[in-house]
Amino acid sequence: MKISLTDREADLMQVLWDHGPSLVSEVRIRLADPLAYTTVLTVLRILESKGYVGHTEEGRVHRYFTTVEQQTARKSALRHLTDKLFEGSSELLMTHLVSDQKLSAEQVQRLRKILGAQRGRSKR
Amino acid sequence: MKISLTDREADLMQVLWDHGPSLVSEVRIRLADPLAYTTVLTVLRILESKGYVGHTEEGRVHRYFTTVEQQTARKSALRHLTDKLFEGSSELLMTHLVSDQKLSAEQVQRLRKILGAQRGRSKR
DNA sequence: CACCACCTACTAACTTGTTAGTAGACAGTA
DNA sequence: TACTGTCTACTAACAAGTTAGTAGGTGGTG
Repeated sequence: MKISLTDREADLMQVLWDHGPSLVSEVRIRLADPLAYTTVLTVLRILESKGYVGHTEEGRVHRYFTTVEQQTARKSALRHLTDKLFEGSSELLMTHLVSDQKLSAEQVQRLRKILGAQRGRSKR
Repeated sequence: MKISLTDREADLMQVLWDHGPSLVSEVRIRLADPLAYTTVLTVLRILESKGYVGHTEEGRVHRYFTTVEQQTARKSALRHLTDKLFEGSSELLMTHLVSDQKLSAEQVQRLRKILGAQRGRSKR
């Protein structure tokens, strides 16, 4: 499944992933940027039209919830970035990240553990 | 330095990074998607206005070249993705990638080597 | 009951991204 | 010299993204 979120959409999705089904007002107060109530509502409706969220009606309010997994969105975004800027190579991307002084010794440790467990399956 | 490229802009930048300073027509034929000559020119001019490319005049033609490193663009895009969808954590992103059956055994091998060399410096 | 607060629906305005057409300059060729 | 092809500059048109205002409904409170 291919998911593509704009920056703002990603902000809202994050809130929904983090806090579960929420009312517009709840999403709104969780956002880092101060947006008008109607702005939040508009973006939620766009997300719904794209099929990334749904909503239930509770009396007169709507409770929005995600219909796609965060995992899926991450995979999709990663795939897109890999294709656009890393010649489609996940390895290249990882190499870039690893050799970019972005990781602490502890993180490197943990990653080596993960790599140890991960023997590799497909060749993507 | 923060660089943000749209999808199409990334396509053109890729051509310039791969083939060096090029004429509009040269960029055009290198693109996977068939675009009108003027379309390519327009995007190049946008890239120039954003400061990502420059051009020299050779007689009546313009030769475009990148003014930012591919490395820089990659880092910037990675940072952005990390912030938007991976809680700002490079490690989380890497973990996702590693445990996602996207890498072959040989790739895992190579990455372990890189991790071996990389002892970790900052804690980003 | 009247008012206030809050909710959704609809509309709108502006920006950016994407694509391409038209116009006009110019160089080479028949 | 007239034509053809190629080049840049300018303009345009539409889609998508972003933000928010207005209208109209409803539930609770004084």
